[in-house]
This record gives sequence, structure tokens and C-alpha cells, in this order.
Amino acid sequence: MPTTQAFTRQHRLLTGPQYQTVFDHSKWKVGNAAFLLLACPNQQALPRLGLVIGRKRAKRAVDRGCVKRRAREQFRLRQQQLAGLDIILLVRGRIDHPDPAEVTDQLGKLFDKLLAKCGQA
RNA sequence: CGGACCGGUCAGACAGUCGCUGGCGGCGUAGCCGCUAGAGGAAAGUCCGGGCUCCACAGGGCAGGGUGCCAGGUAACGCCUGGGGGCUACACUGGGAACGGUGUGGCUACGGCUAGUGCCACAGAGAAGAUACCGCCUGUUCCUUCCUCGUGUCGGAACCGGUAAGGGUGAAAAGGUGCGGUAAGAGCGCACCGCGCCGCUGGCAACAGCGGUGGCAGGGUAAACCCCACCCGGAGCAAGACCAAAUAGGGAUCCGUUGGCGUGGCCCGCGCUGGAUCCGGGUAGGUUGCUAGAGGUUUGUGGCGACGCAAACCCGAGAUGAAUGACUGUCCACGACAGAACCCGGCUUAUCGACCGGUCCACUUU
Repeated sequence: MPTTQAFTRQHRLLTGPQYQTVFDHSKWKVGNAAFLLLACPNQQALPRLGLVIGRKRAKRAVDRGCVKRRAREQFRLRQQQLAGLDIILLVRGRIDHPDPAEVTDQLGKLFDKLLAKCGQA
């Protein structure tokens, strides 16, 4: 098995219907004060990630970019374990001038938590 | 060397690992590999001005909006450059004073209240065709002091007037200073300063200078309505163009109505229903618009300057559920504000700092 850690367009949710499917059939939910992960099984060989980060939650473009990139990074590093899942990241709290290291830490823990939950099932 | 101001440049560096997007090349071509490029000075606010696209459009007017000293720059501007006026700070300086002159900065929303309308609290006697409260002064009458016994004189009251010097009120009270003048005063007269008008000179012009002339305008407010001059069609890349699945529906042609389904054991009958091909609209989705441009760099050249012209060279993001990142290590001045979304020119706002050039001031040394 090639342990590639690439993150391409196949690793993303691209269309509205794809997002809707995950929202309607989310089997696992993991969250904390700031973020929420929704996941459901897919028929693909690869896991797919979707991001929902609205201007309402994060006013500054820099903050939105920061969360997106860090979320993708954490997803990318765990993609071997996450295979067969469609995952959506939602922002719960208000984001303003966050500490980047803190964001990475929180997101990493959330993905681990999600893996633990799926592993039980 | 330090401080202030102005203008410009940069926006932690290096190495490794794992990734992302575009371009180019290669290959065994749904991909993989290699090379290469990959956020900003504000990418921001969306406050102006353009390009581009579609719609509308003979011409003119109204409404609405904008701009407002002059000249220039520009594709254009509410921007920029240069100039003028006004206000102001500091320094020097002229004058007895009012008030001026020079230099260096700063600010300036700077057309028009000699078209009209509106507003101007409070205070004050009076606030817009000015005004007499106190005061000052002439006169008349009365009271009063003095002795020289008067058409005198000291003090005072009332009244008729005069007055805009002084006091007082106010943001503002009919120019200011000085001299003369006068009963006291007053541009009443004169000189100077200020102001209006006329002329000449200089300047493209705003305007300035000089000379003459008038004793001298009648408050402020137009970021109040308004008047004058000039400018402005609307919507925006989710503009717009193209390709186009599935499902439903539309049109045309041909074929079928001897078919299929239901009822029924079957036939007749009855009820329901077409098939094939092509076309156009169009949803999801995709492609394009999409980055080579009012583009940079250097040199020359015109201009005080903004900027123009010419030549040579360069190509410096183009995503689209949305790339430009993460981690580790080392170093230092310990890294601010902040993330492209069609593209440019401005303005405004945010910002840890570093460097370069210029002007002014202060200080040290020779």
C-alpha cells in the first residue's frame, strides 16, 4: 500500500449535492467549542473533506485561510486511517485572531477522536 | 552622532521533510516524474475615477447626483503638480501707534448672502434702512456754597436738546491710530493704515504692483434652502459568451392506430396508452471571460514639477467547496497590519520594525 500523503481534488467534496449527502446521512459527530466534524461512509477508495467556514463565524479572510489550511493538513496526515469517510468541518464559535498552534492542536485532537469513534463501530 | 519633517525601498533569514495551484518538458498519458513560477503596500474599506461586458440611446429639456481660486498633468477623477489669495506658528525687522515687511513651516470645503427666502439662543438701552442705559456737553428752571452781589462762582436735581469719545452687554455695536477741531463729540478736517471704485503696468490666468479717486461700503450663516458655471444613461465578471447529462415538458417529420397495458378463461367489445428520428429552449455540471497590461526595468530626451516622448530588454499569481501551506532545526534586530477573486488610477484606514536620500535644528572635534 503506497503511503502517499498527497491531497488532491479527489480528496475534496466538490459539489452542493455531495455536501448535502454528508449533512443528511452523517453517522458520526465529533466537536468542541470551536469546531464540529460530521462524517459518513462513502463508496470511494479515498476519504474526502469539505470545509464550511462562513464570513459570519470568521470575519477576517486571514483567519478563514488559517483554519482551512490547518484543517486540510491534519486531514492529509491522517488520510490512510480516514479512508472510506466523507467528512465536513463546521465552525461553531466566533473566530478572531486565533493562535495558529492552538487551532492545529484542536483540529488534530478532533480527527483522532473521530477515528476512535469509527473504530468502535 | 542625536532629534523633527519629507520622499523612497524592504516586510525575518537559511536548511531539511511532507503537501497545494499554474506553466513548460518527458513518459509506459483518467496519471506519474522533472524543471520552474506562486499574495500586498495596503491584496482591506468600497469612498471616487476609468477600462471591459450586456442593456438602453435622433436631439433637447426636467428631475436627481456630483464638483467649485487659477493653470497644467492624465484614459479619467473628488487625484496629482505648479502658482495665487486667506488664516496661523516661530525667527528677524520697520513704526510713536494703528499696522506693516522678510524668511522658514503648518492649515485652507477658497464661486455667489451689492437674486430671493430662512436662521442667529442668552445677554444688552440698542442686532440690521441701527441704538442713548450709565456717562460727557450746551441751554432753561429750581435748590445750594462763596463774596467781588454779577449775564459771577461751587455742588446738585429735573427737563428740552446735542453726542458715539469713555463705561457696560455680546461672537459681532457702523473701520483703526495720531494730530487738529469742538460746548462735548463725530471722517467734521488732515496724515498714515485698512476698504471700495477707476486707470495703467506685469502675468495665459487666479492675482499682484503703482497711480488716481471716494470720507467710506454696512453683521454672520450657502458642510441652510437656493442661485451661477461645469460634469454625469443604467447595471455589473453571479457582467457576458459557449458546450451540455439525467428527468419532465415543447415542436417537426415518418411510422403505427392490425401495437402495448387493463378488464376477462378466450374472442368481440370497452377503457387507458403511442413508437422512431431530428430540432430548439434549458437545469446540474463544465469551458471561456482570466490575465501581456493606461505593465515593469534601464538609458536617452522635453518639462520647475506632476508627467510626456523614444529606444532596448523583461514576463513578475490566476485559484473556483476556492492553491500560495504545515512541521522540525539553527541564527538574529524575535517578526506588525494583514490573504488576490475581471483589471487598472487615486483617496482613506491598519501597521513590529529595518535601510537609503534630502531639508532644518542641536551638539562634539579639528
